[in-house]
Order: sequence, then structure tokens, then C-alpha cells
Amino acid sequence: MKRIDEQLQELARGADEILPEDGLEAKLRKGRPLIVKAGFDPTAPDLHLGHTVLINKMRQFQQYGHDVVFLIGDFTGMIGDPSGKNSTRPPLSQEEIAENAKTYEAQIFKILDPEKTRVEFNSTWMSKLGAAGLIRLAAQHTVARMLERDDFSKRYASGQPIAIHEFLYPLVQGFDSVALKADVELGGTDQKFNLLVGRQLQQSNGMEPQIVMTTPLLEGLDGVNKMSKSLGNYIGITEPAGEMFGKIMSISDDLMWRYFEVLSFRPLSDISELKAQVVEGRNPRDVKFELAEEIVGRFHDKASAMRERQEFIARFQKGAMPDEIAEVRVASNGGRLGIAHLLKEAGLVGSTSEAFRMLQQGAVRIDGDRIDDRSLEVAAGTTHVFQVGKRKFARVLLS
RNA sequence: GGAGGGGUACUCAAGCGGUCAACGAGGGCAGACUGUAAAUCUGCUGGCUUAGCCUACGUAGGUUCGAAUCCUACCCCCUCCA
Repeated sequence: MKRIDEQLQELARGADEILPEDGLEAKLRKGRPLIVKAGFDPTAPDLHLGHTVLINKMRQFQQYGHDVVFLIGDFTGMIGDPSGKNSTRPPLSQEEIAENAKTYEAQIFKILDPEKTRVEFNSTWMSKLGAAGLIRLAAQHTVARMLERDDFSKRYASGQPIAIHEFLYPLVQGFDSVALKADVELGGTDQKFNLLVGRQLQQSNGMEPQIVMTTPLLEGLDGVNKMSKSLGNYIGITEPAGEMFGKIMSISDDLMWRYFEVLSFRPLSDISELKAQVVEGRNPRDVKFELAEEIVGRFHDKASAMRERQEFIARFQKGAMPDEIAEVRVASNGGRLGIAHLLKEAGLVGSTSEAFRMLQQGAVRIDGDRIDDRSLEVAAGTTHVFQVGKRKFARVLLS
């Protein structure tokens, strides 16, 4: 096991809060592998880089030799984390849960070591607990403490309903820590309350309370809002290599350092070195290349990461066409086809109206030559590369 | 149960009989500049058999030469009182 102060420094990296502050060091000094728990929702996982901040943290613990538990909250899933929606989710079937767990594994094992990761389901112990056990559990916490949760107190103050079962969510999550004898629990900043309930329940059960570590919500591509699917500012970890590379390259220089901190596996010392190089005049773009290559390499492989880098240079620095352009067959009706319709049929624009707009704005190129003639017709039997904007290409065979 | 307010394009939000495919802001897209950065500037942002048509302002009707704007009914949201 590595030296404790080195562990501490890297483990604290990018973490939002560690509670209590000096608790982690005390735990590490025990000199045994710690049980590190992080819980996940059992609904169909479609992870993006924002989610991986937490998983990366799990990986770090794993690398330092700790016992990392990937906990799938199949029991808690029935409750649904309180959000004011005030509805109980229909429980997922055994099959669905198993399937979602597999999907999780396929995604998280790009980061975590499958050999060293314990995957658990909280229904294992929760379904054995029974009604009596649940009542005993509920007896260990008070309404006043529940209402400390920001979400609850706001709703209570403004007269919004809080269903009783919503109180069970933090309790069950906390009980998971009791059942697993967790030393550390990781979660997003929004989980802070739930994580702290775990501490309290462990104490009630005569255990030493776990350390709570929260990871920040990662900013999305726009650098302002949290990365989320609904805002469209995300990088999904199953995205194609080219997409992923391009998206990382499109982030601002400032944001790049943030991503380095929480997404890169490189030690902090490397990152300080890179920062120093940029101050000395190194082009930040080249540093960004390194980040993009590392991330793409993680979720695909080294070879495709390098390929995407070459592709990127050729395409955007030298203005070349991409190597691989999707081929599309488009049927003309009677030997010719108007440019607007061709672009629509080829899927480069959403409507003919949009095609006309793009033409007007000078966004359309045929074989690299800009065209703005909206009445242009293309003869059948020809093949050309059509381009709309900087990134949409199609090789169109007009028949 | 009673009283009032409101539903407009991706979002927020003007308009309250014609000049409204609908002000403005955000977002998005495109162009310029670049490092496909960021910032900035400019334009666009319903559809089509594209320079003219068609469909759109909660839903369905009605009044009118003409309605997002007026009337009726219905649906849905919010606030206050009980």
C-alpha cells in the first residue's frame, strides 16, 4: 500500500467534500483495505463523463488496494430518490435488473478492475429485513433530522406534499452502509444528506461511522451547466471515438484543466507540469490533444485514439475531408435532382427549407467547392461529396 | 365548494382585430476570425412540389372581408379563500 499522505492527496483530488475532514486519514491509518461503497440507480444506465468522476474516484481507491463495492440499489429503486415527484416507481423485474447490471458492468469496467470490483444488490439484505426490521430501522432516525434535508424542508415549508415512503430512501441507503460495514461512501454532492444518514445509522448499530466523500457534478461541454443528457452538453462513454475526440477538443481551455483534474488518470504532478508548459507558451490545443487521447483511449483503445488525433489534424488543421464519409444512395426522379432535395434526402439537413437556408449562408460545399445557387440541379449517375457546415459530410450516389 | 390569474415557436417571454411565420432574450445552427477552442462580430432559427403557397399562438366551434388577438364551450395549470 502506498504512503498515506500520497494516497490522501490523490484521493482528495477533485473531491467536493470529505466528512469529517480528517476522518479519511484516520481510516487509512488502520492499515487494512477499506470497504468503499458507492450506490447506483438500477434504471437503465447510460453513463456520460460526468458520472465517471465518481467511478474514477472508486478506481483510485481500488488502485490503492481497497475493497470497492459497486452497489446497485434495486431495492431503493422502488422508492425513487425523493425529488418532489411524489410517486413510487414500479419495481423493475428481476430480468430488467440483471440486464441493467450487465450494461453497467460493460461501461464501468472500462474504468474499474473487474477482478477487484464487488457488485452487490441491496435487495440482498433489504428483502430479508421484513416489515419488523424496517420499523426498527425507521425507529433509528427522527423526523426532525429528516427535515434537515434541504429538499424536504423546502417542500414542507411551502406546503408541498412529502410522502412517508420518501423518508425511507435515505434510511435504506444508510442501512446499506450498515450491511456492508462501509468505511467510506462515495456519492455526488446531491447525495450528501443520504450519505450522512449512513453515518448516523452505523453509529446506532454500534459501528464506527463511514467517511463521506462527495464528488462534484461535472460541467458540461458549454462549461456552465452540469453535464446532462437533457441539456445535450454531454459526452457519453459509449460514443464513437471520433465524436468523443471532437467533443473534448471543443471544450474551452479553462474547462480543460477541470477535466484533467477529475477525468484524467495522470498524477497531479503531471498536470502541474502541463500547466507550466502552457504558461511557457505551449499551445493549449496540443495539451488538449493529450487529454482527448487519454479519454478516447480509455473507452475505445489506444489505436483509435491515435487515429482520431491524426484525423482531427488532417481535417481541421489542414482542411481535408474526413477519411471515412458515409455513402448514401439517393434516387432522382427522372435524371436530375434539385440541390435542396438532394441534401435533405442525404440526411444532411432536416428539411428542404433548412437546405435553402444553408445554401444562402454559404454552408454548402460540393467536393469542397462552396455553392450558393439554390436552383442548382445535380445530374443522375454522378457521385459527389456533399458537405453542410464543418462537420456534416456525405458521399452521395445519385441514381 | 367560492374568487381570481394563465396556457404563444426548443425555453423564457412580448403581442391583445389587419403591416404576425409572430418583438425581445436564452439556446441551437451557419458564416467571419481561430487552435473545429474560448471571446467577439454577422446572419439564420415552421414546412413545402420555395421568391409563391400551406400549416401554426391549449382544444373545438363561432363572429368578421380579415382573429394569436373578440365571443361560446371544453381541457389543463397556478394563486387566494373555505
